[in-house]
Amino acid sequence: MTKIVTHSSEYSISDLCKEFEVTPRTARYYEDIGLLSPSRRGQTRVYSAADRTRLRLILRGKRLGLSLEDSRQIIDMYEPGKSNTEQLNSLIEAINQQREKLHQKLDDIKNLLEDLKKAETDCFQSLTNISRNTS
Amino acid sequence: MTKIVTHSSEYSISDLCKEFEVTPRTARYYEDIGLLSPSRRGQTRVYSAADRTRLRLILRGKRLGLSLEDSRQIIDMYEPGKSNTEQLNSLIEAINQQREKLHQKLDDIKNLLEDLKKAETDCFQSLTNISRNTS
DNA sequence: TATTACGTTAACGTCAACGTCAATTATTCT
DNA sequence: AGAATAATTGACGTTGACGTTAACGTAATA
Repeated sequence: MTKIVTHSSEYSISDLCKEFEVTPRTARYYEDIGLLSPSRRGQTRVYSAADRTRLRLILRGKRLGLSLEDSRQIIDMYEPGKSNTEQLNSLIEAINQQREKLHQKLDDIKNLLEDLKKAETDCFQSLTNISRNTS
Repeated sequence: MTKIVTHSSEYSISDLCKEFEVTPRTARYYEDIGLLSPSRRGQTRVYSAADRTRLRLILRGKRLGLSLEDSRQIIDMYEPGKSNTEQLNSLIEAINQQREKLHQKLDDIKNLLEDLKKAETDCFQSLTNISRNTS
């Protein structure tokens, strides 16, 4: 583990990867496509708290079935950066689109949870039937 | 559109695909991997209401970022089929695993919605600032 | 009857998101 | 200093989920 002159909150690649259970390959890949941009101490990558946050957001996105491009879009929402009126408006539109997608997902999840409940009930039903027959 | 002697609720591949906005390739692929099994009239596939339901479930799964394998597992929950005690118990376990995943997703979505709300607020803030400066 | 329109199988192609070497270069530990 | 550990950059491989093209059969229609 490349020792880092830990100015409070800097992470080596292996630190970060262990924490989030991803491989270095993944972290480097995210850097390749511009989702992370750690600084360097010589050749070696040094991840900041901000990088850590971004990775957290990316992984949350993955759990939700978002593509990395979706996550990129969402992450960009956190840093309005140099934004003129036009950019801000399209950003707001993007936000609302994402919001709509999420509400669809919420519906889907609710329905699926209902289905699972029913399936479980049926299982228990079958189990008690079996125990009745074999007793 | 291959005419089907529509015994009430049978669908041609193009009917089904139009309804769900997928390509025939997709339907055939799902059949290849055993997610659908339409009957045949000669060579031609004939989809039943059950097939239609299964496809709906698959697509809902996709929206939630489930893999086709996850969806297969979930769909199997609807047909306990020839089930002994052991099978039923492992089914119940699978149900609970999926349930846990879904609750994780619910949390993720809630957080993301919160984030979006904040981002939107910031956008509006920036916009009113701009209009103040240019007035 | 000939032209569409729709259906089929088979096989290769593609794209995202990494996995898996290999060869090389720091860093850390003893 | 020397061994062990960790990091780096290529570059090719893999997997899931289809897209695409070819080559062909069948069925409705003008």
